[in-house]
Amino acid sequence: MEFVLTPHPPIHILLRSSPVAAGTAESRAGQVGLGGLAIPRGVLLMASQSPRGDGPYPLSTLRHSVSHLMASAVQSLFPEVKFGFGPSIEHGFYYDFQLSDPLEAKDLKRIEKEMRKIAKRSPELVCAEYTRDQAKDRLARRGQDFKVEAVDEIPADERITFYTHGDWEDLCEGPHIDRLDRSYHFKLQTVAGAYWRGDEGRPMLQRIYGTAFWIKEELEAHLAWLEKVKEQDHRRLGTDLDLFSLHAEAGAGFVFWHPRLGTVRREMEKFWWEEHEKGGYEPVYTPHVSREDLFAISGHLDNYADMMYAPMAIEEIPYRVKPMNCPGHILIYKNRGRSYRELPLRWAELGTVYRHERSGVVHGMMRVRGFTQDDAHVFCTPDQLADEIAGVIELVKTIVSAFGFQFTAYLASRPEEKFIGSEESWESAMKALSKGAECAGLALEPDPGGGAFYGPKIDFKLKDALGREWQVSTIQCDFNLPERFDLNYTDRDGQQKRPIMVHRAIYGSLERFCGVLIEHFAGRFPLWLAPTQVALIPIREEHGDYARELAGLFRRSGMRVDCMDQSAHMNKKIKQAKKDKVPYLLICGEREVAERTVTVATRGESEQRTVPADDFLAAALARVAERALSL
RNA sequence: GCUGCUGUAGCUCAGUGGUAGAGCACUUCCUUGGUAAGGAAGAGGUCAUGGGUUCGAGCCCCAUCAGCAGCUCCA
Repeated sequence: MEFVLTPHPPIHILLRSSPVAAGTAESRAGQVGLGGLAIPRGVLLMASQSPRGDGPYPLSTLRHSVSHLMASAVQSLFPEVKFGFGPSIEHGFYYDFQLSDPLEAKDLKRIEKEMRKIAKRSPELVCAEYTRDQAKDRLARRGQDFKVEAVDEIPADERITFYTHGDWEDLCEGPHIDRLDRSYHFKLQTVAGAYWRGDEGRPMLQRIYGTAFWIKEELEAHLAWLEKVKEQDHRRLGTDLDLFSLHAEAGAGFVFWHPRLGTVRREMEKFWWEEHEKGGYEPVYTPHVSREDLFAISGHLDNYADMMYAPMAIEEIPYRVKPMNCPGHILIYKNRGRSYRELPLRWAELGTVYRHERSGVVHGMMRVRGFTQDDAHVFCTPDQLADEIAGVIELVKTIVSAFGFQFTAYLASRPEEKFIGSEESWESAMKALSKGAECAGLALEPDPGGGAFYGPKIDFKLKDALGREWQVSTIQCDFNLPERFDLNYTDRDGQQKRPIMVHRAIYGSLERFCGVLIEHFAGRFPLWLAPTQVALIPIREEHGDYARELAGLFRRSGMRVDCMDQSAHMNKKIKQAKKDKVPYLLICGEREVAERTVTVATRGESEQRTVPADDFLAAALARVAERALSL
């Protein structure tokens, strides 16, 4: 298996005074080292055998304490500051501040300097308990409005504690390290805006992110990792490898697929259709533009008008660009009467949809305004529902794991506000999803309130190079659209009954999945996906005929070949082919011509081997046929 | 949408109010080469766009567009 994601460097979890004694190294690390947050993909966690085991507290405690240190430094530099929250997070910590002036990069340097100054005085971190009124009084006297509000939200049965060092005091439940001059290493990283309490309607504070480690080398390794991961960013690779582009002239959030990525996508689609045909799906195609009424019936207009592109009037009738494919599939279903004998119907479409995402959220290929869903709808009877869901889960597993991905699955329940349909229908849909997952042996994380407005769903998420999660696959149970569109089938007993719809996507969006894929492979696509699979490199011009002959043979066999027969130095050709991350470079010189062989330089390997050209071709074709991930 | 930052050649970036720069990539010529930079010459930019200040703007101000980090949101 080739190198995939750049793994996060090892972190020594220091457990000496850890309150948690039992469990595996990994679970302990998850609890005490990373604050109970998800362990990022590729992070290797080890119990402590640190050569400098002088850190008697978990990293999350250290980082939380360093966030206090930072806040006290900000207070001493900007006395008018008001404080928000300042927790430890997955890779570090942050603290939110309200200040009259924006913080800049150079302020971070000043703050770091002040932090070292304060730590040098060796202040102890002292905990004190207060009553609710005392606490509010202490905070109100210092004008800490946000903190006063925070006191109000502490449940009645919880202790209210403050942590103090020097002249700094903060409402905080702890725990903390004992003294701030302990040996550790920190760095302030970025400043960004964040709403107070995560609420768009409330003031925006300035958030400083930073990180801290007990061991200097680990801090350095972490920072080096962040740099390294940038090279895997799909936007960077998209430019370097000539995969895709975005254009101000076209508008934000619209992806232009270049030929090389077009090739990758076509292979993804081929694979997808193969698996869907095996799974009993049939292709459908629906228009990109429909009368607005269609989306009024579906409820999209009520719930998502602000994210739909504005109507266009054609002969005075308003039309909309489709934000979803389901109403189109429903029209096909409704086109004639349906019998129970036909169900389940599984209809699939690579349907391109347009949604006006808010300007701040578009991100490379991951979050865009026009994208192709690998959409399908299953129309089935209530009896068939759990089996259908289990079947979709199996298909998700087959397709997603073919790319070497591991996913996390979430069960998303009814949203608190925007939803349609009865409570009973939501409940039975939740049950069907749980049951389907159980049949397929899929573990589900809860996602309360995360459902679609028309029904609950199972979402599958993948991580990008930085460990940020992106939703790809989704399975959505829908009792509501069949109701709204008055869908029916004639059952065995002659009665008209309501079918259930399952909406599902596996890649989710071709754009997003491909973006995650680029990062996952760091641009080194497996053979079956690689835009160029083989580069033929003749050593001298006189070997060009042989290279061209092989190129023709390989192409006729279905391989994607770059025959580099220009009159350039072979060093240059090799450099070019390696830059393009071509899986196999085939060198053709005097010996190879004479023996009808090729010398194969495999991507990621230093060893080369000389093999008969026909043998190489047969082996490569076999690897493509099995969609192997390794070369 | 919000807060902050950014926008100079295909890419990476210099350029603090007075004639637009470098490296790599590209083109041509020379080099006929056995595994990641052979040599020379050349071409390439309304300094994101639109206003403003100024004798003069890549540089200062305003707006718009786009990008980046984060927050919020994501059928």
